[in-house]
Amino acid sequence: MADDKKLTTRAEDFSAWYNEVVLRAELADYSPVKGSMVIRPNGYGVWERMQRALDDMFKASGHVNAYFPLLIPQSFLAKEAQHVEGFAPECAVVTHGGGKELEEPLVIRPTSETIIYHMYAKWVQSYRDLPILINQWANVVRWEMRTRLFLRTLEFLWQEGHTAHATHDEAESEARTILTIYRTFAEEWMAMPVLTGLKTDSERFAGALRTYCIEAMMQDRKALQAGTSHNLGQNFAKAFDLTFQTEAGDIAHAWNTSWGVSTRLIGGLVMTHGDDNGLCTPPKLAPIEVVIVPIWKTDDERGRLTEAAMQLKTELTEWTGRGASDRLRVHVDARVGIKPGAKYYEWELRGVPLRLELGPKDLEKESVFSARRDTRVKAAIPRAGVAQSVGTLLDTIQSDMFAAAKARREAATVRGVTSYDEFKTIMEGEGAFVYAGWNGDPAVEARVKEETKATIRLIPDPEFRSATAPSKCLVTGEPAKHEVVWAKAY
RNA sequence: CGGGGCGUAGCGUAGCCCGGUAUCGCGCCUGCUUUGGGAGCAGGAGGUCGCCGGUUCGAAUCCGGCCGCCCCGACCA
Repeated sequence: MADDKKLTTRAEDFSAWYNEVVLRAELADYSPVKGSMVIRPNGYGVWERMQRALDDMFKASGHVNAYFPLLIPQSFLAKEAQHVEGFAPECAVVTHGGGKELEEPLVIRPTSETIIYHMYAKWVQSYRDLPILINQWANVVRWEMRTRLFLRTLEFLWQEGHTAHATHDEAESEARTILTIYRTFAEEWMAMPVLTGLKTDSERFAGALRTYCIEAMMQDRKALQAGTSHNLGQNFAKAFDLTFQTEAGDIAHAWNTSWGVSTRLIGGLVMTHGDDNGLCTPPKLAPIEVVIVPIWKTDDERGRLTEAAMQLKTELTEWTGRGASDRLRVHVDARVGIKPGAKYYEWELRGVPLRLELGPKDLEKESVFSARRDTRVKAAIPRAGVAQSVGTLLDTIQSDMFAAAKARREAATVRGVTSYDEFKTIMEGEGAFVYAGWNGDPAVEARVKEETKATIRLIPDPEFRSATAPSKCLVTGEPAKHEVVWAKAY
């Protein structure tokens, strides 16, 4: 009989491993409605930390929060041609309310551009009313054919920012500013390295002028689009009569941006850092950063060690070395009847970044025994000054996790590929991020996707580009217009 | 929507071919002994075998229909 305590390994079946980690770490569970899921406290705790970090960054860059309604008149979607084409097929539509058929069906928002720009049109008369810099935290519904926990569900949670500006350049600058925030969040909080850049036309948001994105590499070498920021140009302003009077007295259409990240990031977190023992959460996003496991043999010891563990917790949580409002998040696992080893496995599965073991020997030696989740390295820490040591160790774990993830990505990145055959061999094998030249023709993208399932993830920003730009298109050999990054994607 | 797989206790399963009232493991409850990497023993609770219909003395098992879920693909954050 198979040992059902063991997870399927990543090497055996990455997809099965992912599902098992999400379910067994109790991040989420399947709901009765196909394609939608329940986000359980362990998963929601991570989301709450993500929200807090992002929200702080949005506020610090001048944005404010608001809330727009879930239901949108169906006709609104149709006002921007490309937008409706992109989203209509995946909209859930409400046709009845209060026992009667509605005069006009209501769409459950797949995204909120339409209703928001409709409202902005009411609120803006003068250039003095601009810019509008609003974000909302909300749920949206997209009726996807095929769903996957966190990565693609019928309903998901996200933030969507929607801004209005007087000029193109200001909107462009906003879109880029947000992309930088997303990158900072991914790298500094999620410990997830990302590429930044521009989407090609075929991957552009329905109704946008330009779509910027952050792309991360998962451990199966597939790309995950982790966030997007769109310069919408004047497309929506024109569709919704979002106009204003300029300083010179003319009437002009506003320039908009929209941008979002979703609970998909939690899936990205799992696939970036998880290992064959389960989840591995970067300290900054971990609802519990430190779990203390007291160890005892006798009843007398149980009393003493549990007491010592509680004292240790108090000392850790009272430490203000990271600032008075950023205390260590510590849990004591004093459950009786469960052996320490069983507790270790459980907390490792759940991804708690640091475990502190406290037994009679540690009390004697005036130390605690630590075990890192990421590297599984164990070491004794002197009891004196333990909070400072733990704080420092957590910082180290955070940065080591980022470095490890970045090293994995770099090891699976190939530059200078000039032969399409070589490219196919790579994509048929383990896969990779392949930097190569592209002639700018969407037909080439379509052909490569058809033949290899790989797509252009982005036209990378300058800092990610190769030292020597590729001169020829990977596929046609024609002069390259851009260096692009190819990969299979989620 | 195409391809594949699966529905039996909270979870994972055996039994199905060849019909006779359901197996085992994990988990759960109680007690005792345990506790530095997934504890042991003893006792116990828990089941409309996905649903509907048919065949039969008798259906988890055979037949027909339906439903649901997961995985792979097309589509997408």
